Amino acid sequence: MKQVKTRFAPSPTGYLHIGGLRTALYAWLFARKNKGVFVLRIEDTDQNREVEGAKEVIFSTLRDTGLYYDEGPDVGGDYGPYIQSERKDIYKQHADILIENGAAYRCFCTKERLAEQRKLAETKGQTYTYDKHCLHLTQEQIKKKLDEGEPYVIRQNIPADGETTYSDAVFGDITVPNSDLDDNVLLKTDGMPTYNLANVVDDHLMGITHVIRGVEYLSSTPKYNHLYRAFGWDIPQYIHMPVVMKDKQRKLSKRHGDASFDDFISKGYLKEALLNYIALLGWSPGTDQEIFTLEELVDAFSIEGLSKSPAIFDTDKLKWMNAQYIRALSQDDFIKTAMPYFKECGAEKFDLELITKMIQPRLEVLTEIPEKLGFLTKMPPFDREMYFHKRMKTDADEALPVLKEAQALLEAQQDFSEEPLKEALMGLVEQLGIKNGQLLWPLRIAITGTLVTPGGAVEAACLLGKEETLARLKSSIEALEKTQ
RNA sequence: GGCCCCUUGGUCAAGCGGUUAAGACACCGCCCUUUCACGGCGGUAACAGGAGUUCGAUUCUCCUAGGGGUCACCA
Repeated sequence: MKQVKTRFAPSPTGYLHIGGLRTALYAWLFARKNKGVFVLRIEDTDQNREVEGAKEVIFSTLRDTGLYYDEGPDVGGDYGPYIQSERKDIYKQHADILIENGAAYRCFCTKERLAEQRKLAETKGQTYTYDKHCLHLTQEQIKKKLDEGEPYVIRQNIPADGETTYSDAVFGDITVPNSDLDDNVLLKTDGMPTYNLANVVDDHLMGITHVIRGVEYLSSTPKYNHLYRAFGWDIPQYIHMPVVMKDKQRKLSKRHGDASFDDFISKGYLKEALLNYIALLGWSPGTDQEIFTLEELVDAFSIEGLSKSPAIFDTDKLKWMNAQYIRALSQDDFIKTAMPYFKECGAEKFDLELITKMIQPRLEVLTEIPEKLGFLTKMPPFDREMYFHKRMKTDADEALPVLKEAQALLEAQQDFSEEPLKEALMGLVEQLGIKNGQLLWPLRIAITGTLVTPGGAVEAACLLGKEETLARLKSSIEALEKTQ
């Protein structure tokens, strides 16, 4: 049996779409699972869409996510070049072969004529297909036009009658009448191939055994099969992936900033979590396992688990999964990945181990860090209402004397590390005969000025240190007295 | 609109002729608790509709509806 070989063949558009990344992931998984080869090929035959630096985005994203490719533009391989714009001659040669055996023909029709035809079909309510006008040109006519330097394209010559059956690993066998298939352009006036030609030629020449791509190519697959047959080549196994949707009607779009890999990274998602989530969008391992390493995915992957219908991207679930990954980080790794966000709010100067302990289980995305740690560097304005807590049966009036006791205790307290501090405060609770919350709630408010904080009064005091804690406490007590 | 494909809770989904129709997210309770989380326990919620086939359909077939894909010198 031939060695399995898959490929990821994106267009360099400047960013990597989530749907594209998922396709890449599946192609990679399938190759690894079958001890095969994974190829990266850049499809840049549309020169009008050239984007500066776009290839590098693809290289780096694939590298960052661990989707290593065995062959590709920047890693080489025996079947290069792996950039389509560098393979122009190859496509031309193959287009000529097709012309020779009648599977393709030159077309000199102007854009104007084509537009007219299209409009005509439209007014009649018909689906437009090229009328094969140039197929009937005589050799003399063709030679004359060629000699006069008339621009032309090369079109695929699809049989007018009969039907074509093609096969897909997830959708099964599909049969369409040939009359529905258009004589698409294979080679453009500028000498560049269209996808229709390039994907077939490259996939064959590069030895691709399994073509894994989005469903948008499903309906044009019979045309590609005609090409494979015209060349006398084996048809690869097709595996078409359903679309990733934003909601029931709309696809994930670049416009909303919810489609690109980089967008999610900058929104505070971990790449491993994103990849894990994407893997489960439109594919199921058939078990209850949801958290997978890349290695585990390789093991679990199978095309039987692929679904046929579009899947809606669920940010809630992604967040949950991201939280799982954040929590699973070791202390060192967490501090390392969170550092940029610590710096954003000035938290890097504090006890990072304690901060980690407090904040790691409370995060869904990394970008939540600054808001949660804001109290460390700035004390919000005094608000008497904050001291009211119904369940704790405490309010500003109740709090004042308790806080004064706490102040005295903390002034005498030498060790401000977590455990001793907690012991001391709990001792005070017992001594005063009150509930934990009647001391700790107002104390936390008094030194953080924040209704909701990660961790409680003990952690806050510990982080702020004796001096800052007492300063804040003093000012809060004064404010309480003044507003009495 | 033509052609092709798809259809299990709000979402991802298991199921592949006989099940009390899993699980996860979200949501709602309860417990834990110095706030908020984490964690633990529990709950609400689905086979699009209609005909067949069959002793028996979520599972097979057809029709309808809804959704998706595609109809470029874009990929």
